[in-house]
Amino acid sequence: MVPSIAITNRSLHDQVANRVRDLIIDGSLEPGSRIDEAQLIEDLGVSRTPFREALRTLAAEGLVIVRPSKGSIVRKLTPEDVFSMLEVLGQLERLAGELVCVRASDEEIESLVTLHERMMSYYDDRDRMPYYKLNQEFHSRLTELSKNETLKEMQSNIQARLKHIRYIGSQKPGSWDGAVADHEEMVLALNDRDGERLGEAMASHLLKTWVRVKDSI
Amino acid sequence: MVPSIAITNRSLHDQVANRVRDLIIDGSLEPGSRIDEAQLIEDLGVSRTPFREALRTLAAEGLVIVRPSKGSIVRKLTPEDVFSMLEVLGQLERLAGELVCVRASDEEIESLVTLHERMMSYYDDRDRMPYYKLNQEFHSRLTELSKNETLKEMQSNIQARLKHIRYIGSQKPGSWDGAVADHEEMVLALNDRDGERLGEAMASHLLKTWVRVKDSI
DNA sequence: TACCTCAAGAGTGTATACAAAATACATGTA
DNA sequence: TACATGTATTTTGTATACACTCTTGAGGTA
Repeated sequence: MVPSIAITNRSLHDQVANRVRDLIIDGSLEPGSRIDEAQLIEDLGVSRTPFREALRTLAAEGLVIVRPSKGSIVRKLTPEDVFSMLEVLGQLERLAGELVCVRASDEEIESLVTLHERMMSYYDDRDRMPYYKLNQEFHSRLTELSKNETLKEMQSNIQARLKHIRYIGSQKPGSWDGAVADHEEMVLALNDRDGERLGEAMASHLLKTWVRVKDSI
Repeated sequence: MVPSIAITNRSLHDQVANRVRDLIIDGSLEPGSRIDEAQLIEDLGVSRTPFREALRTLAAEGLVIVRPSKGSIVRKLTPEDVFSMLEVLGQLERLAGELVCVRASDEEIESLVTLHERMMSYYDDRDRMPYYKLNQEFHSRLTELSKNETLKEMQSNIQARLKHIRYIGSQKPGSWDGAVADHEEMVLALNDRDGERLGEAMASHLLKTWVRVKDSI
């Protein structure tokens, strides 16, 4: 009933998977590096069984590569990987944009606009980290409001795979202005419930993201 | 070097995951039913460790649901699940259609057309099962030729999730003619390398698939 | 009868032990 | 020195044992 109890009730497997996911995203585990099982189970204080189950989960999610009898490594994305992910993510969010204009309530659309405005105030302050976090949330929430569970799931998965490099990218100066302009366009389309325009804005935003992140790979 | 050796070299985990996947697709394991760990490890002749790792993989793929301390069940798709999957699959294959027209070689396009013609000959004979298999292969191969690995991966995943109900659906009479007409349109667009038209045909084909399969759920 | 309570059994989660494979390294040879 | 070979060490894969949690159902109570 109390959330914290629900969390501690989750299986060790899930907790381990989440912990390792975080280590990958923040770069504690470097892309391409071997995952030292002995070291990590020591750090996390669990035995090999739940740890290895967690690795299988992460492998299915595409964050880790398990090489039979040769250990696991953190997946290192090639530029081609990243491009293909952004291309697909763009297409998924295009659909999300179209659907959200049809399926979301006025209140839900309003909540997205509010989110956008909070982002903009961080932009005005040039406060990158909270902007980065709200940006992720905006895309997640918009996809959620498309009311398509599968779409949400696929979008989350790709976002998770890209999180590390976008996290890196968000720390150094880039063409931030362009991204903000894209978002302004999205909100205009959203207010008009113009699905086609919003979808187009989402897709082209993610294609431009490629230009912004490709140098940090 | 020899493929069969590579296969036997795969970890038990992978073999188990593949076996169970097949059992789910052909319906030996009924959707919604509990997965009897003891029974299955007996049948497959493995111990619990690799079996449970396989379950985690299948869970991440969305074929199985693991309920902590309460055992695993074969995921049973609701009509909403299926609709959302077809909506996303349609959008993914729309992209595949657009890309294949740009990125595939003449030979590759030709191979798709050949595949289509083989399908048609099974259609003429009203031979459902081989038609069904070639149909899956056509969509898989077309997506593969879009030369986007992520797109291929996501398409395969959704296709796997839907495989069981489409397998069921393929066994009973339906509006087969409509599906064939859709495919004829795809091949016309493909021959013209008209990406937009092909993409549109793919997407609308999968939306119509919803109408065809929704009663078998 | 309807509803608790609390064993007993079954099933699930985790740790550990052992087996098999890969890697690292030392030794010998050309 | 460069390379091959065999052995020690480390790491990975799998089986099993034990602990814990759920489910079931018998017995008791209102």
